[in-house]
Amino acid sequence: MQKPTRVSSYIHRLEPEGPMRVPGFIFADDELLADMEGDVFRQLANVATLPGIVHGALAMPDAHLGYGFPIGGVGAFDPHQGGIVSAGGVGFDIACGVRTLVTGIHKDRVLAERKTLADLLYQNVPAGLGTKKGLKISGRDMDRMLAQGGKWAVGRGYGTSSDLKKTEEGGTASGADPLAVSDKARKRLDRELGTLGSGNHYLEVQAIQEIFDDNAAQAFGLRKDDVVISIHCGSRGLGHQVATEYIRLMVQESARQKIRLPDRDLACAPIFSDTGQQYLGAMRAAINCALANRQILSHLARESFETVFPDARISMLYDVCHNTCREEDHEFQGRSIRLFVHRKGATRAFGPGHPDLPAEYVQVGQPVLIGGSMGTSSYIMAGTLEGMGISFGSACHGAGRVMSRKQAVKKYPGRQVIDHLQKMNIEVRSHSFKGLSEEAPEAYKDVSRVVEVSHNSSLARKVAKLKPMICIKG
DNA sequence: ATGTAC
Repeated sequence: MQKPTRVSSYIHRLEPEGPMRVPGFIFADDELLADMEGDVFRQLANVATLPGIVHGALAMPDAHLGYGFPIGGVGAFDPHQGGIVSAGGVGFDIACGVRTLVTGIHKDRVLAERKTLADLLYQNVPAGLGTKKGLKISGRDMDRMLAQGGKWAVGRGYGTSSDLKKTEEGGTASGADPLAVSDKARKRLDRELGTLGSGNHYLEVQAIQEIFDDNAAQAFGLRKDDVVISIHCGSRGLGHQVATEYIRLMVQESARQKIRLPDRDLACAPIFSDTGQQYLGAMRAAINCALANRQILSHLARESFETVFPDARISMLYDVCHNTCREEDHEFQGRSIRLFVHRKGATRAFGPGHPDLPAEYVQVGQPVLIGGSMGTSSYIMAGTLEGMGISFGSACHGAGRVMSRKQAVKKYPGRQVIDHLQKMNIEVRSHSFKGLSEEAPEAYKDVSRVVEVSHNSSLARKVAKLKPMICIKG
């Protein structure tokens, strides 16, 4: 296995060898790099062989083993150079992501009411594996939801149109093709829309513990000791089913197109192919499903919060997706080209001046929401101009696992995790002891180190640190 | 991550 060479303290390079078309670039310090040895190096080298890849296969500081592409992997493809789209390169939970809402309420007031608030959120926000407490949706209404995403949810009374302005693409992924989403995928969403799910998904009430960048914090509406709400969830069973079905189709398409795959899990289709176009249409519909889901959950969280604090004015900071392939213009070798950027377990992080940013954020860059593991800090960062050049405007998405779910269940009993969190003054409500075990903080990398490396390598810059107060888990 | 399966 090839070892990367050091470009700088935080950037390492895998030379293109054999079938690799481009280098691999790894954003990490020595300790995070050591975590990636083997699995991530190999997967990155594999991604670098795919047709039409531009510049390099990238690993963010939180990268770890994934299906085909590493989680924390970024790859951009030029459709005019035979570029491909890969369902495994987007991931199973399509458009899983984080949204943060600002409440304007001081942490001491929440501290005094935290048990009441935790109970209310737990009661009002459906969560857990296979929950059937979400919306009934089918037929043409389903089509509209898949076509319009967050906009559909706001039209149904969940939240306000000002929420949409603070969501990527205004809350609606364009180019969605609801017809490319199978009946089976639709059925899996039955009574699941407006539910949190399980695994690493959560709803947290967090206090702003530290501000690193006053200017950006002001633009983002963040004040030290104020409370925010963060929601981490995705497209539920629908996105999972879309991924499953298109991976199968892409295995066949790759063979038809005679694309040499170093790993079957990298199955893909040329962007300019029927399979590629159908997947993109279905994936965008699944993005809309995730955006609608987070919009509904925001509304439920808002209602609960305002029941306890009627004077709260809860507004959107931003909503970022973690698992997507997006069509974007990027400067490359002195000209602007249209690329299809896969971000799998990676966050879009557009720098200052980008035309897609809401007016309030244009000067400071896109809010980049970094979810910590349970009980640990989360961070708010901002996109940078440098990041546009080195990572197609992408950054890390969270801590990243270091231990498998199975190992974690063995090592950390759920009861022990609850006790641990309570000692840290975190009010936790969960539907599953096993889920708590799987998500034990010790099973994850140190999010602060991941954020530090992201900052030092200019992928994004630190704006604020968040400390959890209440955690609702599936 | 996910109706722990074709």
